[in-house]
Amino acid sequence: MAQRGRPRGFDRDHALRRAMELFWQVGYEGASLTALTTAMGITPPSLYAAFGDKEALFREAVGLYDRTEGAEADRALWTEPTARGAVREMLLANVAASTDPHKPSGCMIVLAAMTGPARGDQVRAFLAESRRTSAEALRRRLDDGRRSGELPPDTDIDTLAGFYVTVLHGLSIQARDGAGRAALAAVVEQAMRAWPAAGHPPADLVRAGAPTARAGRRPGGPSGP
Amino acid sequence: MAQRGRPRGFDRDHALRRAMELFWQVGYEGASLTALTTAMGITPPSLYAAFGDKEALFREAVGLYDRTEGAEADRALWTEPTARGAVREMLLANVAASTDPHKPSGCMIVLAAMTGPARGDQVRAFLAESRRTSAEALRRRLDDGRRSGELPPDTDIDTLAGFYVTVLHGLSIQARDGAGRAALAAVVEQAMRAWPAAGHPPADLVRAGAPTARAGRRPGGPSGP
DNA sequence: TCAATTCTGTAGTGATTGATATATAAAGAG
DNA sequence: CTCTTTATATATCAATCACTACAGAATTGA
Repeated sequence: MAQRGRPRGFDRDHALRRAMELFWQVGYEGASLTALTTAMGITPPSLYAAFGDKEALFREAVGLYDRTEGAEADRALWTEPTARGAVREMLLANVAASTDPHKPSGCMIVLAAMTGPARGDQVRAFLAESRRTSAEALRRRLDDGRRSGELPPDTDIDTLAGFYVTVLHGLSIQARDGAGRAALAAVVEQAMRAWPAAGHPPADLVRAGAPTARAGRRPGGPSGP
Repeated sequence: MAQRGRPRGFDRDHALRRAMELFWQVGYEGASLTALTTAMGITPPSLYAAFGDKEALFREAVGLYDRTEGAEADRALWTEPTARGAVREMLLANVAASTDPHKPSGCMIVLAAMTGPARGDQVRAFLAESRRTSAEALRRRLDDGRRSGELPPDTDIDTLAGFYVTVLHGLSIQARDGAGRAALAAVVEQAMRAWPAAGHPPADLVRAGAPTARAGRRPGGPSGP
């Protein structure tokens, strides 16, 4: 049967990518329907038929952002052999994604909707939840490091995770304020100097390819900022 | 002569404070004239007669924020005897101002206008300039510490300043996401563990009340986030 | 070909935006 | 008192907001 009526006259994925770039640049409230339809090269009825409404389009754009710009940071968190290396590479991947000269600077999840009128509550909560999820992923990676012996058993995992999430989010502000890739990479290296003094890392685990047995089982989850 | 015509029927300072709190909570674009006039307890013509327009009101609100919420952080930067103590107290003062249960969370300078439509360019540039100024103040304080011998002569001041400004800005995101005062204070202590290994601090200078001879001459400057 | 279905462009919807015209009220100056 | 000056409240302005009614166009199934 295939599709019945008149076929869509535009590339949905391409249009979604344009919408993502606009939301990334000017935020959710800052992207008007006029600006969106112009950027996407379609008319309002086409947008609503294909995506629902502005909020649904935004959520799809965030999903695309996660799968593209945020993928590398998420991957680094669970492929690096050590927790320290995972955090470092995650932060550096975020810097790389936040300082591409051909794309908006900073992380969309952090910048697109921090404040706004009461009617945008759900959108802000959606992004906040995405940030919370990636913060929890970071915390779990650190906890793996603690249990593997890389971090001392008495390490305050919540505080350490909170610190690196704070740096992660701060990097987006710095990037939007014009900081370059080299400068922010140096900031990441500086942040790694706050890493706790070595615990008793079992050399076999630290040098193993996977941080713990659980690593391979959690490939997904919103990558976040 | 005094004032000629009908006297103003409201307290201008009080109204400005209400406007500041609303801008702080929902941002520049998020605060509609209706919401502003309701919060300030005045009508639109009174607002425009007293403050000019929305953008001028916002700039005055930012000035009030600097003089009140940001004052303690700015003061700490130039009264603490050591650069390390100055940075630490500045960050802790920011945490305190960002986690008052009776006020909006996070720093207004960071949160009120990170993204938005093209027409808000000047407002965002105004806040970005405020952030740049406070970042430069932090850099100068670190440079003082380097020249006093507290920090090693080869310390990368720009990177160290960039790191602590990144933490400073990240704290506002964390606070707006619901992080509490104790958690963020612990994050600050964690950030201080990235402080460079001691240089050759001349004990007389480190214990002196002022960081350097220049300290007393720069009391002001926008306090920033 | 004809009917059914889906998409597209034009042109608009009511609601809300920041900002004001107008008339009146309240003060000092003379 | 009158005149001038400034502030206030009502009622609105044009522009923009997210969104959609409508009719025509383009496809499939019969």
